[in-house]
Amino acid sequence: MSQFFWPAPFQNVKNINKHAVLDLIRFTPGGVSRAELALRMDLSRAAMTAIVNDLLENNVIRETESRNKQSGRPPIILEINPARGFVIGIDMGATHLTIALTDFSARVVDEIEIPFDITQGPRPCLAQAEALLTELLEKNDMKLSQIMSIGMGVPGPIVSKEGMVVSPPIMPGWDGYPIRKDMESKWNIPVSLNNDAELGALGEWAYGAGRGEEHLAYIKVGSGVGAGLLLNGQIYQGSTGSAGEIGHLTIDENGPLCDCGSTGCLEAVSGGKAIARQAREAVASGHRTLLSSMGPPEELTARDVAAAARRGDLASQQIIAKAGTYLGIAIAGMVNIFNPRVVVVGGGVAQIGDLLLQPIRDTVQRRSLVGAAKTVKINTAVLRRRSSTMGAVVQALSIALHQIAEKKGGDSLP
Amino acid sequence: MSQFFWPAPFQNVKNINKHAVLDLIRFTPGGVSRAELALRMDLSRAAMTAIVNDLLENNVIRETESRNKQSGRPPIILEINPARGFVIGIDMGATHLTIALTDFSARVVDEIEIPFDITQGPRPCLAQAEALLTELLEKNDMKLSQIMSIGMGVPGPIVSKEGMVVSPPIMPGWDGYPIRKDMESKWNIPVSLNNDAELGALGEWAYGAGRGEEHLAYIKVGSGVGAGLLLNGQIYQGSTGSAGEIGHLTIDENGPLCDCGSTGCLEAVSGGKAIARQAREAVASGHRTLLSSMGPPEELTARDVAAAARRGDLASQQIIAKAGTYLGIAIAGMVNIFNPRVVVVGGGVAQIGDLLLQPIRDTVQRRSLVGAAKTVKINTAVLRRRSSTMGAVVQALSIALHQIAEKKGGDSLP
DNA sequence: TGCGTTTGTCAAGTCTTCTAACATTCTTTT
DNA sequence: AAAAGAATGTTAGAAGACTTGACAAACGCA
Repeated sequence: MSQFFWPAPFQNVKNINKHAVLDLIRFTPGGVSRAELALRMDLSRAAMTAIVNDLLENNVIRETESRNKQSGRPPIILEINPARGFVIGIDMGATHLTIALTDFSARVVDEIEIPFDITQGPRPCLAQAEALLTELLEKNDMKLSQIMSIGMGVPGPIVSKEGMVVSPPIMPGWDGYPIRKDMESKWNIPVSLNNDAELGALGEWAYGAGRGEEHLAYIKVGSGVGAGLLLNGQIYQGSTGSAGEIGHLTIDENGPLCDCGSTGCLEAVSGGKAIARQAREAVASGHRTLLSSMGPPEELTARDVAAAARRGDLASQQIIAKAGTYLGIAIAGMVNIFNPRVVVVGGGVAQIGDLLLQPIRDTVQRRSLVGAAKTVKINTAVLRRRSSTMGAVVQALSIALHQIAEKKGGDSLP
Repeated sequence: MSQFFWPAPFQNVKNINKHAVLDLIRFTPGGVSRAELALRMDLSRAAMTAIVNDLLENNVIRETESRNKQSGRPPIILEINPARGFVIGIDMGATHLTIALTDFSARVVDEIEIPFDITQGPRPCLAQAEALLTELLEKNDMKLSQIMSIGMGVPGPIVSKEGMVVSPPIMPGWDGYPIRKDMESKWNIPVSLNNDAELGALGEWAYGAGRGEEHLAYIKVGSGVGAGLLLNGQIYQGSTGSAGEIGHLTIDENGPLCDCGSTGCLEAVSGGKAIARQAREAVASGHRTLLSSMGPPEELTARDVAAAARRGDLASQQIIAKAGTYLGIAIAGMVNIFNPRVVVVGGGVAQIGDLLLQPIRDTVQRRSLVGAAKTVKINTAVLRRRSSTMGAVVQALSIALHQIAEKKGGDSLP
């Protein structure tokens, strides 16, 4: 059935088909032929030949060996030309900073991660990112001029158009700081700035657990909790960029105090920080638990709790199950409202695996509508800790590839 | 900034610009000139002349008197040609059935509403709708052949593509019934089927309190409670059509039993049925209340409670305030997750006005994130009881107008 | 080797849009 | 009142994108 309803201001983009073809090639694993592209886009094969030749002249895609089919002339498979250039993906978390260098087919060439503190404010943090990027480039014998674009994620609500965060709950000093403009003028490369959970959703959609899904929610459970939404295959930011900010939903009015000043926030009962706090409390309460033997209580982390739980420690298992149940309540609400086909749970704490996931699934089944709950799949992130970083890479590649494809007449760099 | 990211299967539509122009004309109050259309769509004035002439030849739009501006040649204003035809909008609620007849500019020619019971099942209900439609046409001296299309809303999760409801909580017997196919073959007119809350959102977006907003949530508080979402100017249905089904979110685990079998559902504490139940309980408890003097308790309705509350009855005001507070909790969750610019509260119970709206606003302010809560506007539906009906009309017109515009070479019917 | 099948390309024609000039119709200025 | 200024709408020619229909290319299978 054709679509009859167009929303208000129509966005006219030049060469819209060329860019659509480029994205189909990007996101089809194993590549596609001209004939299949023509079929999927409802264009003639002749038109597709013209479009593809244009992309080939720009060296942004390449032909690979023919693939055998049942009968007929074997198709020539098209794929992104990996050697055409490099991009950078940065995941700036609350407590860690990850930078990845990839080629044009999003294959990771190298990656560095360091501990980090986002509360230092924009200037020191961005300087640290610059230093780490320089280190990564030197280590790989590369110059900044070889990088075509940069994608970055930060743990706060973003208005992408502006390239800055707006009233973030956990990024003191960053409100209104022109992050993107700052980076672009310092590095002289186009930069895309997004929320880290949104990028997690994008990363898992492109290369992970939600590949090609139309509607996808990504829940990032790190030291805090956030969600990213991909609706109709596009990042959904809401009207002020704070869509998916579920970390401070009130889950239990009588729950513990949250950093944000409120009580019983999801983040205060299910985040990594909250899990670590409960571990300390368990040790302090004198119950018999493996956690007591895992070093000084004030240094216990969510990772320790996960390890103890896997070794059968009951107290740890209870802490994790409780966190999962609370997450399940929030996710059930999202499933009811927004009815995605897939919910991907990622972030550091999600690496715990089924011990966390099972209580989430149970709670969602119990509290969601039959229809929505029956079809939703709840999975751990396939890209593990790299979801957001890869999402940043996707955004960086979006800039780089389409910028090159826009140019008329073949460019060099073979 | 241009858009770099296209989702998977690109939908190619013929004459995309022509249809976009048509929609811009439709949804611009007071009409637009060729020059302004060219500006808004980033096309040349020459191209716009060609497109507009095409639409004029089909009689789907018309020119009106020039409008004076500061200086220069006055523009020729274009608008939908109201006399080009008629459409029907049907709002099939749980307890009422409304049918509206409008011209092509969505002006209501006539309208009938009758009490109704959707639990009778598809065959009797659809027969009743047919009878009412026939009555409406006869009353206005019209034949079915003069109707170009029909839009209909029903209170259950819809998969528009299929034209049927899937596992609806309150429409027993309708699951999987081919509603649209049935109507189309019976009436021989194209039919669009949607959820009633979605249509409420669409109606308020097109002609009401959310005119032109990019992101809009519509909360329908009738005998039950539902929500419709308009994201990026498009109805969002989710993967199985049950997006926005908030009526059975658990709000208060210790709350009253709901028809659905669960306890403490939003609908069971805030819907019109729930308000009426609380009124009966208030009378039964022997408290002094105006409600005692409003006829037999078992016939009290939400409308009676509203009337009593407006006359200063404390018990009634408390019932309404409580319903508003619970609605506020659910809406706060939606605001946090979706971050819309406008939330429109409609449906029968919403006609109570500020007595209901103020507790909603207070609760949302208290429980939402600073950023999202600061910018969200919460308003009563401007179209009052007609939101969904007008949304159905919008859908019907989408079919009719674009079908006519698609044709090549002028059609008659002046 | 020939046939069926599918892929990719070419040439001619159609359709859409752009540029650049021009006509139109108003207000403002002289 | 006439001229200048300003914005709208139209026309003609050219550029581009896409389609159709034919054809060449490259495989499996008989």
